[in-house]
Amino acid sequence: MKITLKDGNVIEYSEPLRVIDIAENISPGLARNACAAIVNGEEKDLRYMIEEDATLEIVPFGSKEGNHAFRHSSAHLMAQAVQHLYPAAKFAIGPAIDDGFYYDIEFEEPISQDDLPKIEEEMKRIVKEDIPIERYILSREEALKWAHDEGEIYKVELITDLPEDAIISFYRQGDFTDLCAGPHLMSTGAIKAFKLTSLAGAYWRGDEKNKMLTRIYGVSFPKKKDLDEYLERLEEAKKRDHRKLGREMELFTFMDEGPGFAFFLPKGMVLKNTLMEYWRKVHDRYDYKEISTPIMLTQDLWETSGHWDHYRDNIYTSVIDDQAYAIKPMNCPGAMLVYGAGQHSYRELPLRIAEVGLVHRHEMSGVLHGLMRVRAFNQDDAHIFITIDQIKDEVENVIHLIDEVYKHFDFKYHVELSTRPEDSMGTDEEWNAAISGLKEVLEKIGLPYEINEGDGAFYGPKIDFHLEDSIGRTWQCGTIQLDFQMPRRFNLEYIGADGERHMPIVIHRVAFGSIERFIGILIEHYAGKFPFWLAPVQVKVLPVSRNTQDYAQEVMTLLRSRGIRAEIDDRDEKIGFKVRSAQMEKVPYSLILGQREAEDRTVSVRILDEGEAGVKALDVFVDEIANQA
RNA sequence: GCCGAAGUGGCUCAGUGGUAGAGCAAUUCACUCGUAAUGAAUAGGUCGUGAGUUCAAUCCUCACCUUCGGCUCCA
Repeated sequence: MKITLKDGNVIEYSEPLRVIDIAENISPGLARNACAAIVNGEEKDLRYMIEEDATLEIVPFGSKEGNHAFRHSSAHLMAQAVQHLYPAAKFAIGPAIDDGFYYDIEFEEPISQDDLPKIEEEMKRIVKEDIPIERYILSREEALKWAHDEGEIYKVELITDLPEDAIISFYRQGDFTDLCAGPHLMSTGAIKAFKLTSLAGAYWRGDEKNKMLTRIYGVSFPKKKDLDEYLERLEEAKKRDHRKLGREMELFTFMDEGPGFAFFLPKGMVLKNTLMEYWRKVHDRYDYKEISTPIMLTQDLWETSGHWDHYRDNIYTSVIDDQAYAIKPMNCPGAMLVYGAGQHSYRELPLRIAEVGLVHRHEMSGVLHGLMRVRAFNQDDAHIFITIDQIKDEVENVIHLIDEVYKHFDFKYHVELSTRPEDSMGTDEEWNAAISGLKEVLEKIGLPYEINEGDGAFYGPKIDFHLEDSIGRTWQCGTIQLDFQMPRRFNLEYIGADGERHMPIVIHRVAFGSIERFIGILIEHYAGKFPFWLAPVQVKVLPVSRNTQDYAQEVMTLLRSRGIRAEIDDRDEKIGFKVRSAQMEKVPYSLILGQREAEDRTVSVRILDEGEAGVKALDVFVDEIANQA
C-alpha cells in the first residue's frame, strides 16, 4: 500500500500498519510528538490500522487536531483520578475545549476547590505509571450493558442517543474505561504538565431543566514550559481586566443600588465622548443621519414589532396613565416609526439613520460581568432603508465602515454568518434570499467567513464581526442584519421611479456593538494604555519644584488652549514621585519642568513605557502633539 | 435563574466568640527636590443587610443583597 504524506512524499509498505508504526518508521521523534492523525481527511487514532492506500498527516501537539486528542486524553486522565478518589462519581461528558478540557461529573457529596490538588496528585501518579490506552468496540447491547453495570446513567443516555449506524468505541486505561469516539494518545505518560483550573456547575446537556453536575476545568500540555507560559498569559489577562483597570483609572464603577448598570466617572466619560466623537466623524463621512428616539414606548409598539413575542423575558415594563409601556431593549421600532412618519422617495435611498440608543435588557443576574455584560448599554445602531437592488452595495458599504473602524484600533477580526434561529418570523424563501444575498457579498469582497447555524436575529440573518484583541481573545462586536420583517410590520414604503409604492428593506447594523462593552474591550486590548487621541489625560505637567510652578501652569494653559487634555501635578513632592504616579496613571506624555526648561522655554518629555525622550522647545512640542490629537 | 466561592476603612489584604489591624491612598506639617515611592503626625470602619444562637457575634446558624468563577443567554 502507498501512504501519501502531507509533504507529498509517498512511502510504500507491504503490509497493513498502525499509524504509530508508520510514524515510528518515518522518525522516532515524530512518533514521540504525535498526538493523532488525519487519514484520508478524517481524524483518527494513532492506533488506527491503515490497510490500503491513504493520505496521512500525523499531527503533533500544537495542531488543532493534536491538541484535541491531547486534551481529550487529559480529560480521561482526570476522570480516572476522580474515579479512584470518588468511586461513586458518575461521569457525563468530558470533551477537549480550545484552551484545555473539562469533565462533567455527578458527585455524591459536593466537592470544592480545595479538593482539586488531591485529584491533581492522583493524576500525576497515573501519568507516572504510563498506562497504555486501548481502544475497543462494542455492540449497542454490550455497550448498554456495560453502562448499566457500571451505574453510568449518563452514558446510558449517550449510548441510547447515538445514531443507528454509529460505531460505539471505548477507551480503556488500566482500571478506567470510558465511552468515547476518540482519538486518544497512546498512553497516559505523555501528559506531563497539567493543572485543574476551576470548578463550576453545569447542567446536564446544557439544559437548565436538567440536573446540575459539577464541571472540573483543566489545562494540559506536553511540557511544563508550555503550562507556565499559559499560566502567565492568564496572569496577563488578569492584569488587563477592565474591571480592575476601570477602578484603578477611575473610569467607571458599579453600585449595589443598580446591579448591572454602569456608572461612568469623569475620566470614563472623556473616553466615551472621545470615542463617540470619532464615531460621529466616520459616520458623517459615510453619509449617516443621526436621530434619538425615546427610551420608553407603548407596549403595543413592541407587539407590532414582534419583540413582545420574541424578546419579552428581557424587557422591563412600566405603566403610565393605565397604559402599558416597555423600556426599549432595541432601537429598531423607534427608527421604524421615524421612517414611517414621513414620505420617502427612491431617490433618498439608501437612507442611513443612525442612533446611539440607550437600551435596557433584563439579563439574568448570574451573567453580569463588568462592562462586558450589563443591563443597560448604548448601541451604536443604524437602520438603513434600501431598495431590494441596493442590498449588496450597501452591505458592502457597511462592511467597509466596520473594517475601517476596527483597523483604527489595531484589531484583527473574522466574520461569521448566522442563519435562521428556531424562534423567528418570516418565510423560508425570504430567509434563504437574505442569507444568499449576504453570502454573495462576502464572497464578492473575498472576506472569509464561517457559518453559525441558527444564530441569526429573530427577524433576519446576520453577519457578525468577531474582533481579536492584543492577547488573542475574540469578542463579538459588529453585526449587520438584513430584515424584511420590520418594514412589513410597520407598513413602510417609498415611492419608486414608477410612481408606485414599494416596501423598503432594512439593514440593522452596529460597529462597536455596545459602547460599554467596546470600552471594556479597549481597556483590556490596550491594558489601560490608551493611544494618545483616546487617553483621558494626555499630558501630565510636572514642575520639579515650587520655583517652576508658574512656568508649568503656563505650559498647561497653552496645552489646554490647543485642545489637549493636560493636568498639572503641583503637589510638594519629589519629581521621582510625580513621575512614578504619572506613569502609574498611564498618561502618555509627562513633561518634566525644572529651572533649565523654564529659562529656555523648553519641555523635557517622558513617554509612557519608553522613558525620557529628550528636551524640546515648548512650541515645537505643542505643535507636534496637537497634530496627533 | 442555577451550581460553587467570597464580602473587614477609598484600594489591596491580615485577624479574633469578649465591639478590629497593616500597607498604599487621603489630610496636615516640614523639606523645594531633575525622570518609578522624602519624613513625621492625623483622621477614617455600627467588619454587605436582616434575623437567630449566646452572658457576649465581625467570627457560629439561616435568609436576603452584591461580587467573583462557570452553566445558560447575549451587544
